[in-house]
Amino acid sequence: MRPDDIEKLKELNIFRGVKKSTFDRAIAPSFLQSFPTGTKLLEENNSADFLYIVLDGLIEMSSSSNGDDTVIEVLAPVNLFILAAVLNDDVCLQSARTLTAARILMIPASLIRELLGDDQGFMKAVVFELASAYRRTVKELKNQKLRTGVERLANWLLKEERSQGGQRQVLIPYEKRVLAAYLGMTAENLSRGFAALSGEGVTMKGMRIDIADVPRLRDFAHPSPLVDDEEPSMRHE
Amino acid sequence: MRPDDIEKLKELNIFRGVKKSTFDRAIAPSFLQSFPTGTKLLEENNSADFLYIVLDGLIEMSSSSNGDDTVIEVLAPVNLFILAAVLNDDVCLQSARTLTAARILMIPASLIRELLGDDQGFMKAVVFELASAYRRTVKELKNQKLRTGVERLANWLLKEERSQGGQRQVLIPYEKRVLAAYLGMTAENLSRGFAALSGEGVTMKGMRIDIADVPRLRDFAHPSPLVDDEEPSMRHE
DNA sequence: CGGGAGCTTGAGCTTGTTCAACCTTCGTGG
DNA sequence: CCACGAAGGTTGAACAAGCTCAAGCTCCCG
Repeated sequence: MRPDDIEKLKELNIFRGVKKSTFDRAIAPSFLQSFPTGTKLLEENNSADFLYIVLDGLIEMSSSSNGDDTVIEVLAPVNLFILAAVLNDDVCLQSARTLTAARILMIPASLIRELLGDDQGFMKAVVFELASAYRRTVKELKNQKLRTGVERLANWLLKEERSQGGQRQVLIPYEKRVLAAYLGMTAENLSRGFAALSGEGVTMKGMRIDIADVPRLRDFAHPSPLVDDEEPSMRHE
Repeated sequence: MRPDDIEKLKELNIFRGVKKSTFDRAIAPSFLQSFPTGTKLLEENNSADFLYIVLDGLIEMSSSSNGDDTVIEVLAPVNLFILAAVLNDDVCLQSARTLTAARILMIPASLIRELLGDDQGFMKAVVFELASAYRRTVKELKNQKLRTGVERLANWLLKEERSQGGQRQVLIPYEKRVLAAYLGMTAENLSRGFAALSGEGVTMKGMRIDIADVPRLRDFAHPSPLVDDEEPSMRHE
């Protein structure tokens, strides 16, 4: 493990305020693995044997039910996944797949549960991680139930524009079909969504989106801190 | 507070395995209040000053965004709400309103945060409560993204039939418009949904639904443990 | 240069919403 | 005790949003 990996890990909520010994115990027996694009890391309904931490690359969390499938979330570094399943010692509700080449730290689930009892600081960090994951998901549920497809797209663009540096442009970091599934629409409908937003000063060339007038798009999208995630998914790039 | 209230409280995940002193400290300074039907308990975007525990009655958790609004969840006894906001010392993401007369225990938020540090058993109980709340919400998100309105209705009927005793009938416990908003559809569309399910042996008279053939409805609905909540919302009636 | 994957476009259809009218139920006041 | 009004629920018709299928386009990569 590289020294800057250690630094990255320490940025995680889950390791904030934990004892050094806990941190060392957590990473000692863990696997740091590199995966190529498109690797299936987890299948929903399987048991959660590891806690996964994304150090590099993008991970798609998805789900399917009788034929249809959808993307629940796309994770950028540094983030973790299937913490709740690990704690409950239960099956995963989501599948995971790499969208780019990725480096991932895998910590044995039993170790996580063990450390929980040994370090109160760690447990407290887990409480806050879970509480914010819960709130993030409630917001996503509101996003889906209260907005149309085009509105979700507009708000996604605003969030990405901000997290990509506020240069009035967005580079879509993965396939548009993945974005479509995340936004709860078909790939076709996403295309039409972009076309519809051209009326609000949004232009697209390939994977690059330009937003001529951010306040105008904001006026269309009605973003709200009670629906949109505060922190962008790409915190550390 | 009545003795059977104490018993009810001890059924809560959040008080499982906590020290007796923690339990006593939690309920000593707390308010047990009765509210009539339709009382607004919380407004979204306000700070979370108390943890709420439902001892009797039904509570609607809802949310609105530019004009439109929706129901996120309906809580039956014994359940708690806005735990995540209390822990993060953040604003509520949801409004709360009584759907029936209700008795509610209100524990000061600062006390909850204090007890978290004092009793490791309590913190562990909070971890599991948050983990299952998170998983419940992910399932609800999948329910919304992967199913049509009629499918959500059919699966809701199956879940209620089971939790109401498996007598092949369901009594809708609140206004149909509330159910419609919870299921993510309009009241009109819910009516049409019931009409559509008459083809699957579902008949409605007022608030009472009869399900002639449960396996047949199940065959239509395709329920799944990865989407539908394991434990029914009305655990203790 | 050719092939393939991803993306876009169009047409037709399904699903869901809106708006308005009507129906039922229930509580209230004359 | 009946009449009335209000609120919840249902129904119908028109409309909007979203999906499917099929064809065509673009771009990348061999």
